[in-house]
Amino acid sequence: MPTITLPDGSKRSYDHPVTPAEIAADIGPGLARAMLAGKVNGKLVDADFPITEDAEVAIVTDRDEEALELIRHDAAHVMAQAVQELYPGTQVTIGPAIEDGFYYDFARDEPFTPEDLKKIEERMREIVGRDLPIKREVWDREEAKKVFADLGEHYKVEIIDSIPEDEPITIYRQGDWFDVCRGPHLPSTGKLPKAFKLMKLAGAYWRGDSNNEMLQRIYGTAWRNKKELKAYLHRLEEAEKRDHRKIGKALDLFHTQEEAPGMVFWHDKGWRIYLTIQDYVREKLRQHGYQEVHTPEIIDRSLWEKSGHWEKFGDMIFTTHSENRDYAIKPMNCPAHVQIYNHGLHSYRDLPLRLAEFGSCHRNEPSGTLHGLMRVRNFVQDDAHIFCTEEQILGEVSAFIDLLFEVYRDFGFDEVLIKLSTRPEQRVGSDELWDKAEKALEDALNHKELEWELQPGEGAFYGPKIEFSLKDCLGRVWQLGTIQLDFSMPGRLGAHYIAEDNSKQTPVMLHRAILGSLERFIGILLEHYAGALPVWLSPVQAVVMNITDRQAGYVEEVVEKLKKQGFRVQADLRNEKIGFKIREHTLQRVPYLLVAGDREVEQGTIAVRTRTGEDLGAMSVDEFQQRLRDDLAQRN
RNA sequence: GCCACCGUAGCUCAGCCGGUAGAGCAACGCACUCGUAAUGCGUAGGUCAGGAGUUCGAUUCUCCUCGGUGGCUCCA
Repeated sequence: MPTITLPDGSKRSYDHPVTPAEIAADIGPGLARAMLAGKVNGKLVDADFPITEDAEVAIVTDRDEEALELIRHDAAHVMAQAVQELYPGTQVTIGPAIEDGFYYDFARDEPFTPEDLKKIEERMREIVGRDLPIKREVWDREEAKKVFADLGEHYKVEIIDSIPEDEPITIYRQGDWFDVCRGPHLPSTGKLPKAFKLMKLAGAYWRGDSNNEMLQRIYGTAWRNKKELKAYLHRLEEAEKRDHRKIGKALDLFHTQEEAPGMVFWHDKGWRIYLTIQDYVREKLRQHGYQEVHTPEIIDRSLWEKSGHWEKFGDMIFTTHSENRDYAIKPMNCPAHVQIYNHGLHSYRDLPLRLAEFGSCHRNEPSGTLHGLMRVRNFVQDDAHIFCTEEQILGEVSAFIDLLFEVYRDFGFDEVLIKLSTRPEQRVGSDELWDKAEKALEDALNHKELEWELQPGEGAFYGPKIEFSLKDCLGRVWQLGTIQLDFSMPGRLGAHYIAEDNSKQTPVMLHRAILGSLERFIGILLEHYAGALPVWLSPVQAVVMNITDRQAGYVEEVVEKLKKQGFRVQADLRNEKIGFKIREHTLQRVPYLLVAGDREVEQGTIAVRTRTGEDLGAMSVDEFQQRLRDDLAQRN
């Protein structure tokens, strides 16, 4: 005899088991029609889910955010039905709701084409129009396997096998079509808003394992109404406009070409950004007790064999050969830094020893993974290795996190994703050491009241790590900073120090980077600011332009004066209309546009306009310099 | 690396069923000396990614290679 508590606090009692659909009907026919699903004690359920005990119940309609997940999952089912109707013999596998949409993976010999997507989408609308009731059924496990095996749905059989024994095998049926699914679902296909769109085709390995066969994945997006869909598509378009590859081309920052895949040709303006960032980090490191070093880019393979990289990452290492010796183009800096550490004998008093390098690394990344500046084959890490004692780990990690956030803040990033990866199955080092190390990382994060996600088992074989990531304009997550503990390499490469008790000890090594790769970081920066970098990072901070030839001399004087103060300023003396010049430099995202006409020459001023179109009026060059200095002091 | 798609002038793109290419912007020249997001006119510019095949004839069709894009896998 359930008593139902509704979200507004009101209660209804029933003398029989009741479903959310019945409750909705009791409240009003409008609500019953709008109903998409029910929510019982905070859990989404089907509209006809039987409620036998007292519960808090809510009726989910398309006004609720949670409806999105249902809609997307249903869209995936409707798509699968459409595909199987149109392309008999296609096997279905899995199709979940994801952020902004859904996908379904299919097994079919013939590839789908972009034209197929249009047909499938059309058929989906037709299936929605049929308004097929969606019904949940519980099947016997063996019977279910037999039914799907007879249909030739081998992947479904595998899925049923992977469902834990104590869980029922639930089938959702819509018309003739049915699928193994945990649910919940909408009451009928007609409830699926026609605000979906199939977006793209992709390959995906069965169960995400590259040893398995490749399936065909169709991605779609689905929303509660057409307005939301339109807004989403618009958002995508806007995001594409700030793609760092487009900006890099438009602002003449860098390019890549066939002859050097995955490597960057930096142009003057891009390189100025690069150097500005490097100078900034260099100064930060100096303030935080790091030594800056520089190591060879080509090192004999024997060192990489000793460090273990040759064996583990051999196919990713570029090599070269000279006078009967094999060399590796360095894929990372750590072994080289250990060589510097090993040069001379260290006392415990020398620790922690922090060695930093803007280390150029080459890695032969698989061709399919390259992506603009975000994933390249030659990149420079703002790398450093800290050699310390076990007792110093917490302090060093903690100081590093402070430094990292200081830097991110200066660049204008507040939203950082943090992940802590702990011991994997295969690892070196004692459990006590791992306990201590993992706790040090965890304590450091918690102490700063940071939100983080645990990734159990995802650590490197040589130690646990924390990763700091940012999102690009399309929501893709890219790792920037990291701090990793290493219990392996110092020992392998013979690093040690003399402890207080005169014994020989192996130091702990911390690998750490703040920006990760300068290339990737610049990519993220460009997208974050849509190319309009803060003044301190702008390759050109101001352009001074004349209106007619009469002011050319004056403009050059102003430019010289600003340049002498260290500002990055250019003159534009072309015989073009002022509107044309303004437009061009605005599109080039130059922060300040300075105009000198006869009036300004006479008064010894310049008219200042910002790239956002704001008119700051006429001011003296000194006043303008002060403004620039204020901008630089604030950084972002 | 795997799956799909793409590669045409410096850039952004057009080019239906095979008949050796076109626009806008940029560049260059001339005129204009102008007050805050595009002055006008003219000129020049392409081995249609590369290679092979089919064909009387290939930018177009087929195959291979390279590169790029979107995913998947990977990322010390």
